Amino acid sequence: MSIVRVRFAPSPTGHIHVGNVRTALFNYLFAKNQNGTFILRIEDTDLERSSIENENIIYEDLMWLGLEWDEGPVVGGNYGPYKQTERTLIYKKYLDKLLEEKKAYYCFCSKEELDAQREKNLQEGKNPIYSGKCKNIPLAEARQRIEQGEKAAIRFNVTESEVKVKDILKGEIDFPTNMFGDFIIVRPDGTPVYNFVVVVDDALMKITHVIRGDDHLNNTPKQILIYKALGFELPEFAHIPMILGSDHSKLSKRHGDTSVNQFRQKGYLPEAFFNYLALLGWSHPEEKEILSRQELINAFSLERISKSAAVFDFDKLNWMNGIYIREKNIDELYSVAKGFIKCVELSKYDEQWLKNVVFSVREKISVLSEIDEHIKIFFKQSEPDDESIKLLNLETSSAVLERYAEEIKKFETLTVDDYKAITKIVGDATGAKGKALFMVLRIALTGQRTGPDMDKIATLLSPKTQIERINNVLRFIKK
RNA sequence: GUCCCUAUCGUCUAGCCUGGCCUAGGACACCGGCCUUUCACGCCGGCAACAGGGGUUCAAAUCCCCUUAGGGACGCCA
Repeated sequence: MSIVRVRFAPSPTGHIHVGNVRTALFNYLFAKNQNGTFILRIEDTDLERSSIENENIIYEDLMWLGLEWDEGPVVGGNYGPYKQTERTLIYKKYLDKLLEEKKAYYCFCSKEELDAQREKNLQEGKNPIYSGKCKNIPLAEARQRIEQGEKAAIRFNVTESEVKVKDILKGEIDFPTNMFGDFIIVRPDGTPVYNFVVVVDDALMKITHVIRGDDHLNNTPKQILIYKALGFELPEFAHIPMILGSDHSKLSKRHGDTSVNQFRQKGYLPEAFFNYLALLGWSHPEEKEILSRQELINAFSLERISKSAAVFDFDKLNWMNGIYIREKNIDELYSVAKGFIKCVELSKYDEQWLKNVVFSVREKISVLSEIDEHIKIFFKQSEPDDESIKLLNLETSSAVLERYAEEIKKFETLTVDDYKAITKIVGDATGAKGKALFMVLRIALTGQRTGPDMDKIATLLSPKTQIERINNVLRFIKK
């Protein structure tokens, strides 16, 4: 029994996309479920788009979600280095081997030439594949030309006509190789391309299962060819379906937030995001939905990953995030929420009071960033809208407000019981009930028709403040 | 255009491999009701799907074929 080793191999070209992070998540869950090793590798061979800043962003995003890697940059490991730009010598060794064995060859064709050829093929309805022009240039001659300053790419010499891919999710698939022809494995500037390095790295890092998005399915035959040419043992492949936007096209910016840090900034809880993502394309054997990290790890299996693409459902994510928010106790909630409070300066207020305020609106929000608009009523009375004004103009309204103000005057603070007793008295005295009583009080005290429970508002706001607000409203009504 | 993948409620999905228990189950959203003498939360209920056509079979959402639709790939990106 070989120990499971899987990897997540992002290229540091920007923020991690939800599709990619879900791939990372599945790799992580599989590794942990199997007691295996989860490896992070940075695929930075595209020098133009890769950067150190982006690497750090990747680390941060993964850490936020708790996808800690057992081997990789920062933490190290026995199969490093874990950044491809630091592995060039390794690649060179295998490249030379291929070249010597005529399994690859130098290609001197210019980009313009190839583009033209591709154009022509396409127009003639043929597959845009390489003609094989440089295939027979002897290696010695090619090396000489390069020595003299010529630039050459290296192409893989495809000799088989068909490649079989065995995939855990999709089964056995046959690919005709005339789809791609002799593909490039090294650019003229000497940097090896993805399809080559991924094979060398996965093989050398002893990756047992390659779990990745199914947009890579078409690359797999090329990679298998390289595995074989180099004499490496094949890993198992599992190509997981894509994540789509609401219009069923590949999820992109126009569908809303798509990068991990955007979700983080909006106030999604990592455990909720983790849970939601796990259920996007995978299902629990008992169809449970709210699952902790450990439950997810315990229940995970590649077999239960669905084969079809999934639409990212923001509504369901919101619902789930709301559940996680409501599960937090008052201290936990405050510690995750305080960073999202922008409407006031926290240091000016008593912390326990702030905690109570935040806790009082927890049913109202599905993401933490919504907290501001819900707690602002505790700091400032807002202007009533037309509908509210109608309610304030009810016959009983001013009597309700006057009586309520009168009753709370003698209190330093109100308890829930005080509040209940007082509203009972006010109701009895004025004949107002239901909306005429509670909605009117709510509007007078906050300016709004929705908000936290009335008893929360009444106990959290000092009677002095409440009276001030009521007087403001009373003056407004009498005008 | 060529190749590859996929196809159950609007969405995420269970069921499919190992046909009968499926008058197709759950969740989100939506709509009703209840609970709070208010808004939510919560609870209860409702709406809503096997893409189409052929087979195979006593029996098909489940197995086979075709069509259609969607997605992906066809890079000196990963």
